[in-house]
Amino acid sequence: MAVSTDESIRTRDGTIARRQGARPCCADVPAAMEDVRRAPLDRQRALLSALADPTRLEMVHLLCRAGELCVCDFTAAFDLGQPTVSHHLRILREAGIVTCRKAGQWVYCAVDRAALKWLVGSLLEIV
Amino acid sequence: MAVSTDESIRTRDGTIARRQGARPCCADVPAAMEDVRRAPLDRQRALLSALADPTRLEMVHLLCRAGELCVCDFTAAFDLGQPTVSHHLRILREAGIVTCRKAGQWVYCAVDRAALKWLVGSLLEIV
DNA sequence: CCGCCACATTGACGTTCATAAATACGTTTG
DNA sequence: CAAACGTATTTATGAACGTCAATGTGGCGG
Repeated sequence: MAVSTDESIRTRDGTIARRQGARPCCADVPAAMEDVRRAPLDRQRALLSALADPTRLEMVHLLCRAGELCVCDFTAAFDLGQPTVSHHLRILREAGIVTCRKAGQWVYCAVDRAALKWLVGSLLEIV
Repeated sequence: MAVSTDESIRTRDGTIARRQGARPCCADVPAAMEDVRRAPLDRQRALLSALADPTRLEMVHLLCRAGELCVCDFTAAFDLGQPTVSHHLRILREAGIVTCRKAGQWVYCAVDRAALKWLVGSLLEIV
C-alpha cells in the first residue's frame, strides 16, 4: 500500500485541517483507550442496563415516590405475572439499585439512592 | 373472598405495623402510577438503553475524551466490523446522544453533552 | 470516467432477554 | 399439622439485539 505525504483537507466550515499520511483520520488512540478501560465502565453499564428496561425503570420511578413497596404492590401495579415481577426485582437488586428486607411473609423493596447518585456522578465525570 | 377487619403484623425489627383488611399490603397506587406515566419516561429509557450496550458506552467514553472522531477511528479502536460500528453510531445518533457532521468523505461524530446532562438531571429528579 | 475510499444499508445468524406456566420454598394461620 | 399466602426458582418460548458478510451510495483522485 502506497503511503503519501501530508495533505490538507477542507472541512465543512471552510477551514483547512492538516493531517498526516494517506489516511488523514483514524489516528492511533490506544492511549485514550487505556484510560477508558480503567474507568469503572462495567458497573456503569450494569446500572444502565438494569434501568434500561421500561418495566424496571417504571418500578424505580414508582419506588422512589413510594419509598418502600412490597412485591405484591408491583404485581398489582404492573399487570405482570408475579414471577416476572420477581425476576425484574432480582435484576434491580443484583445491580445494587434496590434493597429488600423481609418482614413476615412480605418482602419490602426500596431504592438505594447512593447507587443512583453514583451513576449520576460517573456520568457527570465524562460529560 | 372473605375480608377480615384490621389486623396488626410483626415486622422484622419487632415493631407492630397496623394494616387494613385481609391483604395488608398491595394498597392501591393508581394515583402514583399516573404521576409516573406523566414523567418523560420514554426519553429517559431511550437514552439509558442506548448507553447500556458495552460497546456504545465505551464509544461515548472515548468520544467524550476525544471531542470528535470519525467512524474509521471507532472501527480501528473497537475491533469490530465497520457495519457494526455504523449500526451502533446510528443508535447513539437516533437517541440524540451523538451528533454527526459530514466533512468530505468522512463523518465526524461528537457527543451532545446537553442530552447527557438532561439524562443526569432527570435521574436526579427521582432520587 | 473509472477506481478507491468512507460510510450506510440489507439480510441472515446466533445469542440474549422478557414473559408466562408450573413448581418449590418459607411464613402465617386455623 | 395442614392449608393459605407471598415470594423465589425453573423451564420453555417468542421477540429483540449484536454481529457479520454482502451490497449500495456518494465523494475524491488518477
